[in-house]
Amino acid sequence: MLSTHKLLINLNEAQTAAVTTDAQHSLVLAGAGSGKTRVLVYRIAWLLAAEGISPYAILAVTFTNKAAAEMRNRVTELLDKPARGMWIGTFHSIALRLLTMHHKEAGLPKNFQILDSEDQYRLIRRVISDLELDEKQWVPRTVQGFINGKKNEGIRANEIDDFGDDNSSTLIKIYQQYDDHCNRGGLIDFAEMLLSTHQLLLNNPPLLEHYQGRFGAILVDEFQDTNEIQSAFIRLLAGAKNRVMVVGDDDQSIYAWRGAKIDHIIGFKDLYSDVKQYKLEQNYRSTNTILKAANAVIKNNAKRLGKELWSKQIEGDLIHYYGAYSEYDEAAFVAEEVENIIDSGVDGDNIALLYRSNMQSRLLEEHLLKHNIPYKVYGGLRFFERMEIKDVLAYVRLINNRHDDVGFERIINTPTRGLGAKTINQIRNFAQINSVSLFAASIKLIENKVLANRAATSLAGFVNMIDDFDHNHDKEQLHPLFDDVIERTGLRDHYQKEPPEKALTRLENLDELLNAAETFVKPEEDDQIGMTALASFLAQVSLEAGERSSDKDVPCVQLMTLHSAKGLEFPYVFLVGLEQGLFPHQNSMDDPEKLQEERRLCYVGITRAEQKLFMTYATSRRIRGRTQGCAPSKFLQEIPNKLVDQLQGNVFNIPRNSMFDNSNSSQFSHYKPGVAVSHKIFGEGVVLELSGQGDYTQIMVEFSQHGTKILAAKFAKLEVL
DNA sequence: TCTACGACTATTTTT
DNA sequence: TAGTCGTAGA
Repeated sequence: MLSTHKLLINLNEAQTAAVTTDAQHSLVLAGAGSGKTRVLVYRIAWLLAAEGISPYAILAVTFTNKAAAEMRNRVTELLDKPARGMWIGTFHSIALRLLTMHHKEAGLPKNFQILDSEDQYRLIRRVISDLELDEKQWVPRTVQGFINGKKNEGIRANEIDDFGDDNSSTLIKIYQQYDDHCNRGGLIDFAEMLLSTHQLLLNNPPLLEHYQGRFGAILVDEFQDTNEIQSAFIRLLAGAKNRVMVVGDDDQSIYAWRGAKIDHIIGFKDLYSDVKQYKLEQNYRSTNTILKAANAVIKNNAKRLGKELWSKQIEGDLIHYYGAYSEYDEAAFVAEEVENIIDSGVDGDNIALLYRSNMQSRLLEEHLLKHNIPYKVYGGLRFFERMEIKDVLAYVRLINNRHDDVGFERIINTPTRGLGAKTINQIRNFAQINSVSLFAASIKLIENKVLANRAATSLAGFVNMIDDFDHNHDKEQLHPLFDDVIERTGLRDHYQKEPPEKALTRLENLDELLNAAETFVKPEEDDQIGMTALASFLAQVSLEAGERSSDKDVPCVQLMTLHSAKGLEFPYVFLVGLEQGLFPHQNSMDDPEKLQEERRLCYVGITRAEQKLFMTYATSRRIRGRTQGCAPSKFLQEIPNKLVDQLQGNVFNIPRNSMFDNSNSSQFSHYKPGVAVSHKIFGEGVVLELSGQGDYTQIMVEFSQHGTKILAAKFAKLEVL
């Protein structure tokens, strides 16, 4: 048994306080690199060892599979035995588990299927066209955003008020019809998983009571990323008695645009009683110079709980700025520096190139290629999202659940089997009129002999083939089934016919899929709740789209967006494209909330670096075929000069003291972000940020009555309260 | 059913 | 600029 004493040896004071808290609820504000996961893992061990809580009473929730896996591994490592009995998983995997176990109560068929974003998009387009609406006016992506947004807030179609507005009522109609479709086919999208689970518990008091009785200790990671429904789910399970510990960092909230609400972490204390708050501010990752820069940037955000990172580490190297002449110059500089670093004996995978948007990777790639530096780009299509994989899976899904219309639509004519638009429309019409699935409609249409001869034969062949697969295969033996599907449907031949380059990777991917089917081991939990290996595989595949099949073993320089870099760390980090309009992004510059999120993103980027940080910008850049002049990002100016070493390269050679004068207008220095001020006309408000210098200093103020205004500091005559 | 061409659009992305 | 997507026509 792990002794409690041994546990605490490895923790600092703040971590110990959090791990051993006796408050019913606790909020741990964990700065970047401050040992967030460590606290969660040790807390679990503490609950088991010191408080004698059963592993069955522990529920630990994360956002990504990666985080869940890491937590599970580290718990196993610390306890020196597998984390049995505990529920450690993502919101979605936990929801899915509850829905599978209680599908009857949730009103779902046993073999319900998950729709990923692409499936959802297709189905929404289907609905829009069924309603005879114009896609130009009802843009499927926008509608998808609307539906998911509402679901994330826990709102059903019938709960939305259209206020007599045609636009709203149409959106509601699409939402409703989309949900009808899902219900009919036993389909469930990502947002629905959470919403359904919440409703399942809410509508079944005995069930709720059971789980409330079970999970005495609930832990949530990355709490700043929770959306409305996730927060409600935790609140519901917490009930009156259970203990909740949430860990997060308000300064690293970068997903507001997809429904995450920073208010949940800020308002945690209001929602729960007996809350103790802990701050982890000692950073174990970066040099002091890097931390100072990070602190200096994030300080400009008004809406914060307030934290300041410090470390016992050395000051370290200055941060290098490089003002490039163009984006080519920037990429050339980065590639050259990377080469220098590698030449000094550092492995490439210790170096990360981080950018705001994916398109920026291309030039960097080109220049790395020129230098023969191996690299890996993260993001883009993942394994189970590839066309060929989704095609095979669509067949298998149909075998698993004949009513899966999304799967049906995908492969009814792939590979082509003479079932063109006409036949498919007939099937759709019949299905819609009779409220049955496309598969069921097909069978009826064949029986009724209303189809053209050729089409009828072909469709019957298709239907029989699916039935045949179903009858001739053991649902526990995946490899033979998948192999049979790939061959007999003609998919392999179909892809073989593509241009050689494409064909090769597609066939490789198919083999990789077969490999995955062969090596798949059904998780014990899935077995216990009676899932077939097939159902279990499909569920796992939907939840975990999978990293791209691993390439070579050479250490590669890591290229990724700032968003995907969250949670990672690298000795050497290049933040590129620090220009107004690119980062902060154009679409986020004028809205103070969005601008603050951009700044948090910058904070995330800076705090990824352990030893050495480069920040680069170009004074001109070609965007969408047009060359534009660019101003350096305001975030660069927020870092004090003394932390920075400006490298040569900028042909305009703008003197630092005019370019980066962040001694910022001493005459207005009392208007710091967060300071409460009063204006003659607009009343009281809070300073969000300052920009510009001297007499041209501008102040952005959020007034309680009049919203956000940007004022000239010289004339605004603001009074500090 | 396949190809070619024109129209359109352009952050961030996990589950 | 460049990539995606839908439609028209062979």
